[in-house]
Amino acid sequence: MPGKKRKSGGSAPRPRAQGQPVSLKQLASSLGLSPTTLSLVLNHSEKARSIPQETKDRIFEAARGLNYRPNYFARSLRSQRTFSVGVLIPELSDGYSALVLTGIEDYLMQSGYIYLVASHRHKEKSIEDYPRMLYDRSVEGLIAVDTPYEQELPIPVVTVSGHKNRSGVTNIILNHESAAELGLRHLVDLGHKKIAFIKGQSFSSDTEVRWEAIRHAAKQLNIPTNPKLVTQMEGVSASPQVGHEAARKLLQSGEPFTGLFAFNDICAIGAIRAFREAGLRVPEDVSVVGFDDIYEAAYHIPALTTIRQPLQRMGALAAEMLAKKIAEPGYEMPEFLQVEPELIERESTAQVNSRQNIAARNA
Amino acid sequence: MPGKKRKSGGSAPRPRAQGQPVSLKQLASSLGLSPTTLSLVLNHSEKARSIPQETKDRIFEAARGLNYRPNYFARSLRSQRTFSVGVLIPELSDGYSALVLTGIEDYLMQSGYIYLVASHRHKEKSIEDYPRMLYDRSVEGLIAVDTPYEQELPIPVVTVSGHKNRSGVTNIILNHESAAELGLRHLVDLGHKKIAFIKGQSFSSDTEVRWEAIRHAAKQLNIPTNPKLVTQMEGVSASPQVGHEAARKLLQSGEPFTGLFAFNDICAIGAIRAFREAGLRVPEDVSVVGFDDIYEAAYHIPALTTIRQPLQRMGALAAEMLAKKIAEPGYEMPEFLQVEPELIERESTAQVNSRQNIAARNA
DNA sequence: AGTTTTTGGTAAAACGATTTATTAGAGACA
DNA sequence: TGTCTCTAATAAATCGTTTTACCAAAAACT
Repeated sequence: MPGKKRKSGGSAPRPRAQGQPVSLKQLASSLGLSPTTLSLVLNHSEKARSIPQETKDRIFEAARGLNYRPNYFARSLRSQRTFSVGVLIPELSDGYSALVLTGIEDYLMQSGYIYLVASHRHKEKSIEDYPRMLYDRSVEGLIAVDTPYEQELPIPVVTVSGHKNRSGVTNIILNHESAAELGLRHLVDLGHKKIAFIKGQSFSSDTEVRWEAIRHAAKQLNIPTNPKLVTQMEGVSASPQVGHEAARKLLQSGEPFTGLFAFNDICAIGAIRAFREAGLRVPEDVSVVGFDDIYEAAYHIPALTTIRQPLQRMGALAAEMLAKKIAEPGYEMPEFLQVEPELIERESTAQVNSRQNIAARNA
Repeated sequence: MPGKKRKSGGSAPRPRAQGQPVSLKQLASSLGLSPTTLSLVLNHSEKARSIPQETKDRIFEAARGLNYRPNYFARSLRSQRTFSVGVLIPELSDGYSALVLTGIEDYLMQSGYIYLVASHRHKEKSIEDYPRMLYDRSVEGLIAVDTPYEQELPIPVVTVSGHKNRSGVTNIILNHESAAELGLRHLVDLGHKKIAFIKGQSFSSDTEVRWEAIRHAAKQLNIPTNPKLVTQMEGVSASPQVGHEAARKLLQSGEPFTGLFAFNDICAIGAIRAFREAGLRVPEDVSVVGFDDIYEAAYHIPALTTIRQPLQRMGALAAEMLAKKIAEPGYEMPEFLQVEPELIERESTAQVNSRQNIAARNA
């Protein structure tokens, strides 16, 4: 039979349906070699030392020719490695999560991992179930972004803004002390004395820590934190709506103020709108400091003065920690890894002037 | 041996390391049954009909008690189903992708699928490689969001705003004709005659289709599309920067205009800033219509008048199509699935007044 | 010439499920 | 009594890899 490839002995694997990728066994049989040999060669195993280069070349060539792709699931099953990690976030479509996720992706992709995302949107049940679901999908580790992680799973976990002091889980956190001081000092330097605050929603892990840091910084700077000028965002939405409502409550209190330190940029944007609706201009009548520096911040009108969190870096850092821990299970991850904030001065803050208190009171 | 469970014959599986989940084999041996029986019962197979309820109960109880979790990879290997799909997007942190992704997630999660995301950020190489990478991870289908899909893979594919007429891939698209008319007619109704346009970047799939639709609508409405008033966004960034630059070019042309139809909301935000820097107020001096209605749109100042795409729904629709095709390979997906746009009137557009042409010319 | 080492591989046992036969005993039926 | 069906299971093959254990022939060494 000229031109026809000689099949080696043994039972030939049955051919696959069209379109189905070729298996190692088929590839081996097409070469008259055993799957073992191919596996050793294709994985550049130490044990393929004795195989002559010529044979190796044949193998590689055939693999390329028949477009051989190892089946990930089979490989994972055998090697007990999946090269995938799970990521838990509150919401896909908010600037915060997206930036952290981008950082995570950057690091993971280049390290050969893939990631499974699940966004819980603050639903109790999802927060509880999703980690398990991801674990059932054999992720080798978990990153929880701004999400209270309460599960006890036998895989390494890194949180971004987690703040829980769980043994074995690493927290990537911002230096909130420094962030609070940066924001407040900026306002104080501009002459503001009556400063209002909008705290984060109660479910956000950063809320309490940040508020404590602000109180502390305020004490240092001799600025009162007047309870009438402190309000909290309520509701699950990721839209500026919640900041808008919080700011309206502030205005309704009747208590005058010239500066606002908002929990995040989205909140600041909502607040600015509320002020505008009340006839107050930003920054002429009230100065607003945001938080996070999501990328809309620079393009809002007015562009937000804000405390930048290096969100993308925090994501990358989380991924790096996790990858390290996965690769080397003995590695002792630090309990906390702190990154530094940065004040970004833009247009939403300005020097106080004498008429401002009145303007605010009139609102 | 009272109180001690009798082990059935055969080699007992070796116990696992602490923390490792229990396997079906172990569970079976702990019950003195075979893995086969457990598998049939746990999967509610038709063939477990003859197993008495009492035995079934014992099995379920033991499974719960030992917290048995089937290994997804093993199961996938055998059943050739992975219940995962890949999603290709340009960028995680832009409102468009995020909303579509949210819709996709909504549908998939509830159908028991998980998804792997890869964002290519318009890099040629990533656009080429990632589909293959996802396929190698055994995804059962692919959703490509605003991404030119050129690969030829043996799995079903759905694109969102793909526009390529590839056999076998379904396109979820907006009715651009209607969208263009909605936007233009709104401006015309407000008295605008000199209207500028910012086209999308050349890599965006919507760019050409939308532009054609706009030209067509303009003809219908007797509005000229003056080449001097048509510009295109350039550059890969997802920030309003690119819109900002495009708008500046428009201003530098010296050609007067009173309205702008921007390619998307991000672009509109950048453009509004450019106008403001040139001393032009929106909407008093120039009216701006955005596109997409990302959630920042409502909170920008001024709030954007925009053409809403039902992005979340488009994502859900894509997921639904894909899931259907996966479940039933014979199902003939439609080539195109069109959704309808909606005009959202907010603050960035207003009636023309007599002084406007001059204002624009002065810029 | 006899022993050891190297060369070039292969067979078979995992990994953890699912699925297809197969089977032993009990009842039903003729 | 013999055959047939039903019950309650199990053994073994399979998915596609990796890995361990083994082997025959050739080469090198004593």
